[in-house]
Amino acid sequence: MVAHKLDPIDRQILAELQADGRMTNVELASRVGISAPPCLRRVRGLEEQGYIRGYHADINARELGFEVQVFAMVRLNSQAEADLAAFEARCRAWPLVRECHMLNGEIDFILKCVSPDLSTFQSFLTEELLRADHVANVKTSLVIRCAKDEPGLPFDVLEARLARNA
Amino acid sequence: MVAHKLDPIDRQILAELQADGRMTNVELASRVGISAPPCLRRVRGLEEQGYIRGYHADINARELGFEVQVFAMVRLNSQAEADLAAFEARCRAWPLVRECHMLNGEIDFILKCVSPDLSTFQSFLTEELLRADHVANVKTSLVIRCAKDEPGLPFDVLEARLARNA
DNA sequence: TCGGTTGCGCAATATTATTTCAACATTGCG
DNA sequence: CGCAATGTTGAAATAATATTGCGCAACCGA
Repeated sequence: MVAHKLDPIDRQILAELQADGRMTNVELASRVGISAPPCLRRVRGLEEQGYIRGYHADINARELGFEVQVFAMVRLNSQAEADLAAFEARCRAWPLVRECHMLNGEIDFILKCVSPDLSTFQSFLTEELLRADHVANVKTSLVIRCAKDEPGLPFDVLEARLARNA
Repeated sequence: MVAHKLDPIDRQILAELQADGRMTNVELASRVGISAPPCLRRVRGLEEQGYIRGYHADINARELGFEVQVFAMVRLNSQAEADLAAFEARCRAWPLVRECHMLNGEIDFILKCVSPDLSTFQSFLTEELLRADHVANVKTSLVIRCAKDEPGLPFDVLEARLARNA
């Protein structure tokens, strides 16, 4: 467990900004029970220390025209670090790939991809992904529907754990 | 393709707020080339029409004490809609499960989970997930490292596509 | 051409962010 | 204990921003 330099107010700030990243500092301060100036200083500190990576609008992909989401399970025929890193670099350059995680077990990587339509994804799959160096095998699964997609972390779990360790 | 009611300025607003959700309206207006009041009206409109679902701080899970991320591939022994829906409801209630997507193919669901440590996840796996109704099979993969995790959508792909269809 | 509609920007006002500063904790140590 | 050193707080003042109201121009369909 990470040595926490965060007090309960900091954690509450993180939880509130995770739930509503555009909340005004005044509103935030009143919710966490301190005045605006120290609240703003804490937020700046959390940003600088890297607890807060950034703030993003959560945009409705389907409404915007990204009708297809796909998970791609990728196996490489080499697990040499240079080859793994090269594949990751390719993923970072592909706009349709939004996430790329290296996994343990049979599968080397899982990619979350978006696409305006199926044919665009098929082109990407056959012309880019399957042709990338050391790609041995790709299994793709279309997302039929999304039951849950909660950005962020369960702060209640964190608090429960900290209480237990106290 | 969705019939777009969005003009280029709207799309640029979405792209900017996706990149920085805490940008001031004044800054946003100057970037998209209109004055502040109409810019704010557009943002409100995009929120009300559901293009913007919300704004969230992106928080560093590892720093905060969530050291474990896991993808769980779940198969059920029934694909009746009632059973699928019941499983989705369970997922929504589990705080460690942050995402739950129904897939086509062999796997019925993929879950993205976070946990403070491995033992917490193991408990969740054996006592909750594996015991849930109609769960036939669960394959889990630990995330070793994350090469890319870009919240949101590739607006450049969207613009290219709109240009092609114009 | 003519209403009706839409979206713009200006200007005024209400809120909010940010800085400054003095007072109040908290910590470490003699 | 008690006293520096350090860090954190909140009130007040100021700068910046959000929000509203309104008049104007462009566009559109009869």
